[in-house]
Amino acid sequence: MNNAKVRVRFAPSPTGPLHMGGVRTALYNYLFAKQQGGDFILRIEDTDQTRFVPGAEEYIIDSLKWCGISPDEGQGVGGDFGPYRQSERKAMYRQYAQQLVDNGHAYYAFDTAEDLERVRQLAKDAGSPNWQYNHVTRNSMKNSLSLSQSEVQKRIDSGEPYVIRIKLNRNEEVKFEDIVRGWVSVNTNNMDDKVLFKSDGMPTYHLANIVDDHLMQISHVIRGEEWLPSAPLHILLYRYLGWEDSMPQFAHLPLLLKPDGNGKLSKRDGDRLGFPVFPLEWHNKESGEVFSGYRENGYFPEAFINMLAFLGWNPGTAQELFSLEELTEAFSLKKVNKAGARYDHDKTRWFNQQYLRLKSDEELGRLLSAEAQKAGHDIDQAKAAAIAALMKERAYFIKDLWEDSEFFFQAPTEYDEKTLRKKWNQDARNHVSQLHQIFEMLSSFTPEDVEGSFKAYLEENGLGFGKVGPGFRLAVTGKGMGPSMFEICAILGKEETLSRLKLALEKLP
RNA sequence: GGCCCCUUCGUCUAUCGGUUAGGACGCCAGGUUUUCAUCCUGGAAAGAGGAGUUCGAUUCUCCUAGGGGCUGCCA
Repeated sequence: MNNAKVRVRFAPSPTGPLHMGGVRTALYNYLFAKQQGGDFILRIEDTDQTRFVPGAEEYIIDSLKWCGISPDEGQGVGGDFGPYRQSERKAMYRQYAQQLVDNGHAYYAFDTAEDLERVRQLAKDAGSPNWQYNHVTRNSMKNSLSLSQSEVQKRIDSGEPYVIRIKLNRNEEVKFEDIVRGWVSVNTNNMDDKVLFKSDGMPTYHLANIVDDHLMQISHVIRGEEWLPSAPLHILLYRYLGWEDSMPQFAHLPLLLKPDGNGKLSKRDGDRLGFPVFPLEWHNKESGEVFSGYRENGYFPEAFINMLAFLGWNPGTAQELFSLEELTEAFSLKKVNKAGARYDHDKTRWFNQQYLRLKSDEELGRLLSAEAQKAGHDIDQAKAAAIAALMKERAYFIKDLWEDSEFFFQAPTEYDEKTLRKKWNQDARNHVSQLHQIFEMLSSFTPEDVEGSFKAYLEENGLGFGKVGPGFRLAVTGKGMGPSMFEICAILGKEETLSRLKLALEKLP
């Protein structure tokens, strides 16, 4: 597999929404593929029919699309190696399991789920929590190694359900070189005879992923660390199937950890700690539960992707802001860290703030006016862009931009209580009243005009900014803080500014 | 319990044997700002512990501890 084209796959199971750890795996696959001029393939691993969740596959496709890491080939896209849903490839797997049986690398096993449950429990009661179906125990189980050939045939002919298990040699060292971890070695004595083919006629993940990766000519398997323990099993399968020469290279990624406490990030952590763990909002139809999504929480996909890229990888330079194209160029599996990365929500917010600032005033204006429209306000684009320009420094999200600038769209209906209490008094009333008169005489209402006349007023009366400013702001915006009042007044216009000063004099004590 | 993987500031991380151990987020202080935010400057903050190799270890090896993953006819 040295000179072959790079082909990588992201192979989620449609058992629910794809969480951010899965998205990161997809991202690293995508980045690697694009950088190497290869293909990024989406394969749906739905071999467990009991865990199928309606809508999950669509969710996966939509999520990748939102992130901008759409597959070149695979489910929802098509390609020459389909079908890309394992349930639709069902007929292909049987022959490979059979091949393994014929070669003596696998065997039939007739033990029922209850049988297995019983021996496991027995072992546990005897103080060994780790019963394995392996070279020492398999002779006492019901399988084609312990039973006579005629007995086996009889059971099969009578339609008795069976599984096919891999037959591991005892005391064999299985080694492979992982791109991120280096050499990893496991002895078969510590592995068990995993089921390859289930009694329902479907392969398990272990068989299916090897067969499909081989058939789809996958060059690199980039997946989460939770797969590391079964990688040796997969190596053996390639070997026993005769595919070792074209075996893909492996890269096991560090896990995403909970921000607090221990363990890997799970779907419950989000609501518990107040951040989304899913890219898109997900509605659980059975329970009615809703899991929040980054998209719905106002995150830009660029920020989300950038944040994810840095959880487990970094370019080794001081640059932190990377577009998808830049990530593609800079990414390297060799620079992926080995240790799990704890998710940091503050950093995610920071990334979003950075991306918000990177956007042009025009674009922010468009996004802002879309928010305003939802609230029933129409506004022209030039004005929206001007407002965005003035307000963007203090926003992390578009919704901040909207909430902070709502006063541009309508006169205050209420006034900041604290400022009212501390800064509004008879003097303030007089100043606002005076400002009304002064502004009324202005023929031009640019920020400079407003500032000039305001400062002239201060000077004539020997006043400091702090004496007049807060009351002025309160009267016009209803708030105790914000950007330059002169800019605000200019955007509002003379008429609106005067009307608000007047309104305040009427409404405030 | 067994097996495998991992271990630098609170968090994400840089360092490919010799550095005042660097950056970012967050935090704190000061400055700019009428205010808030931004911005600028500064600060606190780390090599889990113990052996060994070496002239010299954060870096290499081993042990211990801690963390994580796996241990299903789930993926």
